[in-house]
Amino acid sequence: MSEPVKKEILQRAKNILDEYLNDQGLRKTSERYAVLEEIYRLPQDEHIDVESLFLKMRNNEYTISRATVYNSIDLLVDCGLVVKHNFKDKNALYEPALTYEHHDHLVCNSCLKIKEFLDPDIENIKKRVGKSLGSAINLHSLVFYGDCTITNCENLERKKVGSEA
Amino acid sequence: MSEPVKKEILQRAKNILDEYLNDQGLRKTSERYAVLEEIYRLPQDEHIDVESLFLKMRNNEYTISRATVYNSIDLLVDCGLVVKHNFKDKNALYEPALTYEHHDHLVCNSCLKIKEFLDPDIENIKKRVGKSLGSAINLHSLVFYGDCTITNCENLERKKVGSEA
DNA sequence: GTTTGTGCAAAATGTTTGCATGCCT
DNA sequence: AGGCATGCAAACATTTTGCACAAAC
Repeated sequence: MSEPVKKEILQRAKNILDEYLNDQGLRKTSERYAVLEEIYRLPQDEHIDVESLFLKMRNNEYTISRATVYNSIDLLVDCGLVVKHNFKDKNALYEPALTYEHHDHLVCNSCLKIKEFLDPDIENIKKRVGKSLGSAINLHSLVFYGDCTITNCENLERKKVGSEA
Repeated sequence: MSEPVKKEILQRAKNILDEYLNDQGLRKTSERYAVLEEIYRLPQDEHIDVESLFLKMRNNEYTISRATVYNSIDLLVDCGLVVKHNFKDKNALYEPALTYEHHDHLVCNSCLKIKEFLDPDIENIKKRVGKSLGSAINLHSLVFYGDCTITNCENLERKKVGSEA
């Protein structure tokens, strides 16, 4: 939340990207770092899609093309610095991977707003299922869909979302 | 697996669709029943995308348009007879909803083969998170990714898959 | 007979690709 | 200097939309 922490995390991300580009023999273009920075500048709980990211950078007087945004984001996902989400009926959404502990998502059926949560018990399920099915599970995706019972959603006319994944 | 069971399930699905169309004042078109039947004819563990479904029906001498397939499938998802999956980087995939109990998926990182599992503890997490975030959670999606520790995967060269959803 | 649902094709949306230019090494 | 990465626009794939006709009520 505080600036210093985010700066520190961004620096760490840049170092990892440096290393990755070196290892892979890829070029250190300013665009790749710019996309990384833009994503790591996102407020907590916020995710961004390619088009928004593209427009945001353009509005910030940064010249970049859509194709490069797509390419750079793919690269950042490949090296583990950015996480890609495929929520139901939405464009791919991205968020920084280093910033927080792994969290899962609750999507509101009505307004589609996304909240994040962390429940340790998922790890127990993981262990149990991994043992039972003979798999070394190293990654999971958990999404809940529900109707707000506290907050009043603005656009309640939105259709209920179906299951995903 | 046995024919009688599948027929019985299809009949049950048709009845539910009947009721739904009545309740909503929608028309009982042959296309809607045909799409339902086609999806319920899928072998266990198999999912189908819109284009394949469209071509399949066309090849079976059934005249239908893409638009109608899209419309009918959406309707079937809305009334809970069909489940829609948005697996990472793939088109939407559909499967019958009545056939089996709700199951979650374990995807092998290497061969991408999918195993199904059911762990009751997910319901506890759901309750806990719903209470804590103020949401009446009615749906979830849980996908694990892991490396087989028992079975030998054939295509081990496949890239590790990222997170989904 | 009305009106909704369908078929078709065109449009919209999201993403990828091809090629000429520019910039990293 | 050489070659990879970029910018741009066209191509592509998937889904949505608009309109005339058909079929359900």
